[in-house]
Parts: sequence; C-alpha cells; structure tokens
Amino acid sequence: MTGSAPSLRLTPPRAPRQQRSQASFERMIAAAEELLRERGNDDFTLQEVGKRGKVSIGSIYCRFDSKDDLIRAVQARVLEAVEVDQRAVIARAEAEAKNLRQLVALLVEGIADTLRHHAELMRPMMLRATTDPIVSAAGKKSYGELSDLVHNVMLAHRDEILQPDPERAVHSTFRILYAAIARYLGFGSATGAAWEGGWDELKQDLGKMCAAFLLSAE
Amino acid sequence: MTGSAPSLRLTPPRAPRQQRSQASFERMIAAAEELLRERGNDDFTLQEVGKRGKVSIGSIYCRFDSKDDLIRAVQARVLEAVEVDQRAVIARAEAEAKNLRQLVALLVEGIADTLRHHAELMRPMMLRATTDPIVSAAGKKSYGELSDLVHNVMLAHRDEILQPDPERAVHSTFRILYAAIARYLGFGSATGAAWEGGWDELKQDLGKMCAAFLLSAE
Amino acid sequence: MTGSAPSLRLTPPRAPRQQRSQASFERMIAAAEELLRERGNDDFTLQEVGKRGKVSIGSIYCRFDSKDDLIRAVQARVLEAVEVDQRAVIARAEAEAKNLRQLVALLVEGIADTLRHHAELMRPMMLRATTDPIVSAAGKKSYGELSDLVHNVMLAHRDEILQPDPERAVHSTFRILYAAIARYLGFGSATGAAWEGGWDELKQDLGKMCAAFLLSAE
Amino acid sequence: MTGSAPSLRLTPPRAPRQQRSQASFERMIAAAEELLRERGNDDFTLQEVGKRGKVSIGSIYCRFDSKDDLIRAVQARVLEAVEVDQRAVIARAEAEAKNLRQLVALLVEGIADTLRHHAELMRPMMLRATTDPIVSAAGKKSYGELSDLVHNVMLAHRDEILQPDPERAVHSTFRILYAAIARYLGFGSATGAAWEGGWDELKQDLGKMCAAFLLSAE
DNA sequence: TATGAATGAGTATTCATTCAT
DNA sequence: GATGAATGAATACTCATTCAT
Repeated sequence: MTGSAPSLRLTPPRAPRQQRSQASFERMIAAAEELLRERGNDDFTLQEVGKRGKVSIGSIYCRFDSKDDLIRAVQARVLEAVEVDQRAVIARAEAEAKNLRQLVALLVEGIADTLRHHAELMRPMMLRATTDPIVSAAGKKSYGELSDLVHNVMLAHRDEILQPDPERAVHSTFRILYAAIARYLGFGSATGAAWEGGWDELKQDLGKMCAAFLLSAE
Repeated sequence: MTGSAPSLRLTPPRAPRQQRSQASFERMIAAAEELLRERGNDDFTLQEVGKRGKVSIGSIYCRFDSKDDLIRAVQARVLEAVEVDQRAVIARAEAEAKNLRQLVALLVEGIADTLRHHAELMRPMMLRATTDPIVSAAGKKSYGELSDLVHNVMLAHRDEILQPDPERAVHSTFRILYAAIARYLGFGSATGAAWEGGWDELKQDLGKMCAAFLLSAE
Repeated sequence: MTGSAPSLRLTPPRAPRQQRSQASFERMIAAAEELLRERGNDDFTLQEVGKRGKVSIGSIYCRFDSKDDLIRAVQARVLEAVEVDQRAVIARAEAEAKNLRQLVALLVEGIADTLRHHAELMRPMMLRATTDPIVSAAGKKSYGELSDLVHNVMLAHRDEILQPDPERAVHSTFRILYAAIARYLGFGSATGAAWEGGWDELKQDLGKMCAAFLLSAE
Repeated sequence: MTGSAPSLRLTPPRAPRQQRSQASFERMIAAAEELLRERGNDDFTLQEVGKRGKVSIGSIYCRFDSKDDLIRAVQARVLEAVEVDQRAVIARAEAEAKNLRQLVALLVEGIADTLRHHAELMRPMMLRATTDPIVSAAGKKSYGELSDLVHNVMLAHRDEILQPDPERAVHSTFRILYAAIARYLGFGSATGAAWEGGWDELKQDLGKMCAAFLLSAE
C-alpha cells in the first residue's frame, strides 16, 4: 500500500463491457467488501480477494489501478448507500415532525440508526481516511452534504429556536450529535469499541440534549 | 507489527539499573514519541527509532519485547500525563464553580484544552487502539476514570439537575461531550482532520448544550 | 519476453487475405515500430501496441506467435530498407568514384548516412540481438551481405591497394569502418550516446584512415 | 528493476564494519558478478544472488539500496580494474615504443587485450548503460580518461604526425580504434558476437590503419 | 549489556499469452 | 476472424526480530 494520489478524486473503475466481466467485477468488489467488513480494516491481501471472489489478480488490475483503488471503489459504494438512506431519513423526519423537539428526536434516531446499519463498513473507511486523502475528501464531502440537509430542515423551524444565533446553534448541534454517534459506533476506533452505555439511552439523551440546547435562550 | 498479546496488560518495561542505561532508555522512548507525533501513527521503523535515539536495535529489544511494547510504553506515559492534567482541571473546576452551569462550562473548557494539548500523541494512540487490545484496554480504563471523576463532581450538584435520572443524565453528558471534543481533535481520524468550525465556538456551545440538558426537565 | 526460438529463422507472419485485415496488420506493425523508435528498446506492452494501432491483442496473436515475433517482423522490414539503401549508395559510389581514395570516401559517407538515417530503429534492433538469436542471425546476414558488396567494389580497385593481402585489407577496412559508425550512432549503446566529437569529422577522418591504410604498403 | 536515479553518481555501498560482514559483503558482490558474467546481462533475481552468495535478501538490502545499486557496485569494480590495466598498458607502450608506428601498434594491442580480458563483464555493463544513466555516466568518464591518456602519449610524438591537425587526428584515431575493438568484443552486442574474422588480424590491421592515418599527410 | 549484521516471510504489481464470446 | 477479459507466474523490496560478536 503505497498511498500517493495524483488527483484527489475517486476515479471510477473501468467498467466492464461483457456480461462475464460484469459478474467477475461484482465478485471482486463483493469480496473486498466482505474482507473489509470482517477485518475491520484493509489488512488483507489481493490474493485473498482473488480467492474469495474467484477472480485472478490480473483481473483485479484490469479494473483497478491498485489495491487502494479497489478499496476506494468499495467505499464509494458505501458512502452512496449511506447518503441515500440519510436523505430518506431526513425527509421522513421533516414530514412527520410537528415541532422542533420532535424533529430533533427523529433526526437523531434516524441518523444514528442509519450509521449503525452501515457501521461495519464505515469503520474501516474512517480508518483509511487517516492515510488516504482521497477517502478523506470523499468522506468530508458526504459529511458536508448531510450537514447541509440537516441544517436546512432544522432551520425550517427557525422561529422555535431560542439560541441567539440559530445558524450557529444548528451547526454546533449537528457537529455534536454526529460526533457522539460516530464515536459510539467506533468510527475510527477499536473494532468492537462498544463504548459503555446503551445505544437507546444514548439516542434518547442525545436527542433531548440537542433539543434542550436549541430551545434554550442561554 | 503482528499484534496479539498474551495478557491484556501493559507489562512494564524492564527498567535499567545503571545510569548510562537509564539515559539510553529515555532516548529510545523519546525517539519513539517524536516519531509517533510526527507521523501521526506507528508507521516508522525501529531502525529510525534507533538512529534518532542513538540506541542500537539490540538495546531496544533489551528493554522491550517488541516494537508494540515500546509504543505501549510511550502511550502509557501519555495517558498518565493526560490523567494528571485532567485531575487538576477537574479539581479547579470544582473549586471555582458556583453552580452547575458554571461547572459544566469549566469542565468542558478544561477537558477540551487538556485533550487538545495532548492531541498529537492521543491521535496515534486512538489509532493503535483499533488493533492493539492492550492499548484499547488502557485507553478505556483511563477514559473510565475520567468519566468517574466528572460524574462525581457533577453529582455534587445533583439538586440542580432537573433530569429525572441524574446519574444517567450525567453519564450521557460526559459521553457526548467527550465524543464531540475527541472527534474535533481528530482522534482516530485524519491527521489534519480540522473539522469545519471553530474550536472556541465548539467549546462554548458544547458547554451550553450540556448545561441546557441537565437543567431541563424534559 | 521468454526468448527461445525453435528455428533460427525469421518465420514470415501469417499474411492476411482480406483487405480489412491487411489494414489492421499494417497498423499493428506500424504501432510496434513507433514504440520501438520512441522507447529505444522493446520495453512496451502489447496493450500499448493494441491501443496505438487500434487492434485487439487477439488480432496480434492471430498474426504473430508472440510479441517477439511481432518485433522481429518490424526488424525484418528495417533490415530490408537498410539493405536497399545501402545497395543504392554502393552503386552510386562505384559509379562516381574515379579512384580508390574517392571510392572509400564515398562509401564511408554513404554507409554512415544510411545507418544514421535508420539509427532509431537499428539501435533497438542491435539491443535485441543481444538476447534474440533470430534477430542476431538476421543482423549478421545483412551485415555479411553489405560486407560482400563493399568488398567487391573495393576489390575492383585491387591494383591500387598496396597492402600485401588486399582481400584481408579490404575485410579489415570494412569491419573497422562499420564499427566506428555503429558505435558513434550508439548501436547497442545508450540512447543518446552521442559520443564526443562531431559526425562530419568522424566521417572524414574515417575515410582518410581507410584510404591511408589501403594505399599504404606497410 | 525500476531504474530512476536521484543523483547521477555511483554512491558507494555502505561498507561493513565487522569481519563477518565483510565476508558476506564480498560474497554478495562476487555472486552478482558471477551471474552478470554468466548471463551476459542483469537478468537474474536477487534470490539467485542470495542463494549463490549464501546471503539473505535482507543482507543485500542492508548494503545496497536496490538491485540496481548492487549491480552498479560490481560495475564500478570492473571499471576500476580496467582502468588500472589500461594505465599499465599505456605506460609500458610509452616506455617501449621507439616511434609513433610502434607506439600505435603497442597501444592497439594493449588496449585490445585489456578490454578482451574484461569483456565478459564489460558487455553486460555496456548493455546496462543503455538504460541506467549512472552506469552510462561512469562508463563515459572512464572512457574519457582512457582517451586523455592515449591522447597524451600519442601527442608526445606530435612531430611524427603528418595530419594537418594532430589533435583532431589523434582524437579520431582513438575513437575509431576503441570502436573497432569494442564492437569485436560484442560490447553492447550479442553475447557470443564473435564477429567474423580473427582477433589478431584485427589488432594488426587496426594498428596499421591508425599508423597509416597519422603518418599520412592526406 | 550493547551492538548492528543477518534473516526471510510476506505482498503489490506487471504483462505475455490464452480463450470464451 | 476479431475481441478484450482473464490468467497467474514471477520479483523487488520491507522490516520486526534474532543472535554472534
């Protein structure tokens, strides 16, 4: 794993044309994903990917420029899946919430559950972001988009916010809620981090705390 | 770096008796610390440690069973330093605070600044906790102790807490505030994570949020 | 590139029958030639040949048994072109020269310029001759033919040669003049060999030296 | 073999301090030399070097930065040995020769025999010079020094030279004689080049030709 | 104790060649 | 015939650890 990234972009893999190719292409991505999930990091060899996905090493290099690139492809998929889920969750929260307190509760619950659902792949990704600037950039972009969405739905309830600077308050709220969830799920942390304390408890109190802050003038 | 550890304990290094030894012992720890700080992770060789600390590889193995053990020693030191600082910060907050709101603000500010001060070494440590169960255990223990201290000083203001279950509320509060700070400082994340938004802003709002939560009945 | 060849002969490529084939056949040869020229050696992949010549790998293998064979085909062409040029040069020298001294000057000049003209492809070919016995044999044959031609035109002036053994003198002369030119052009040497000293200077002095030798009794 | 050379200098290998080291150091150089000689080029693996020299791969990398560097070290030795021999040959020719004709004969004979003596290692070296700029530079430097020496001893007989420009004539003479010998020995050419014609015959005629040139006014 | 030379298993990557479509 | 996806052997290089001196 040499690192080094000419461009900071996640170059899309060379898509296969034939059907046979498509199949093996899928198998290699799936194998890499499995290994990433199982190991909790990128500590596996391409030999393993090849064996598991029943593809030759050469085939992998036919589609990707490097092991790093293969992993990035897996991660791009994860990020996309997460984004789709998050958008759905936010839309639903927006539709169902009658007031800010309820909205915040729904958002916290929804975002938390979504991240938890993808935690096994998010964890190795966060770890890689440490060294791979491309992954880091992709992760930040995704985070930024989520942040913006949440920002907007919360500010739709701007009149309920008692904090002197609602923009800033909303921003801080999101930062904190995301951090709490991410840490609980061990993003960038020990595999089975499972930090003390219950999951439901965290979600509830996190929701309350965010609401209390936004609804307080002090 | 093979990982795997017979016991989950941080075996203390074989302390040198002679003075000359003591010096070279210090140099090897210092060199490892420097490298850990500079690189942001354990991605350096023992050759480098030897060169920088002007010690031979053999000397290192004379004191430590493995590279992992050397790093653990560095990390034990860091943890200790952090704990000392945290205790001081908490003691001061306890002494100065006139009420819960003030206490929370002081704690957040103090804990945040302490962690920031040690961030450069905490980051690689959190990263290592991912794979090294010994480091992970040591980290959790330290976190647990800090958590207990904070718990206690906050519960000294139990009567001000309006949350139905003060124990739980305090517990959640600490989890969240720690998570927010740790994530901001990029623990377990990209080196120059530098998540958007200001540091002072975060500390202030985090303090307010925690206070708002504890002082709210809902 | 495994080398090894059953026969020491340059087996002719399977000539295509259809017109479309003919065209792609030309393209693959042309592409290989270009790459050979650009790289200065056979350090390119068949993928590159395919891409540049807009032919599939399979098509190449349809015409040639191996990468080596493709390259040999290019080289056979070069050799042929060189031979044609050399024959013309020799014929002209023979026709124009009034005496041996003049003949030698014209031959040196002509042979030198011809080789220089083809140097870019001769260089990689000489390099390949190092490992590929087929190329080596083809090269030697071509060299031998040129040698014979020069031999003959020079010996037509046998009466002017003062060396005791004119046959041998002519033979040595050709060997030396060819060697000097080839080395100057970096055949079998670094790409931009450009050994010190001027080209015209070399040609002149080489001519003079050969003449001086043949026209001397000692 | 990646090539690439930060500096154009032949960095000296890290010399070993201990005796045991010295021995294995010698063995790895010797093994590489043998292989270079046998193969006629650098087409051998480091595994082979290790096996033959009874050294581990790691030991080689302990002394050299790369396979290229190991080979360069062998080549530096060869070059040095050749230079020593050449200097001796030239000194003797200078001492023994009574006139220019004799000097030239002795020089040609001596230089030719010296190069022939080292031919087996000079050949792979010339081949490498094609791709490795460091080797190329070292080779040119050595060639230049030889050229200068020959230049000087020949010009000591300046009064015998009849060519209008003695400097240039001497220069051309050396270029040509070196080229003829090098080509005969297959430097940069096929392993067993053995170009047609005898060795003694070449040396004699080459000597005569050079003398005839220098001693001729035309 | 201290030294630093030696070890060698482990891995990403390349590319000529094959063969299913 | 033509295509280009798939194959997989081959190889330079790293680095924690050992151990002779």
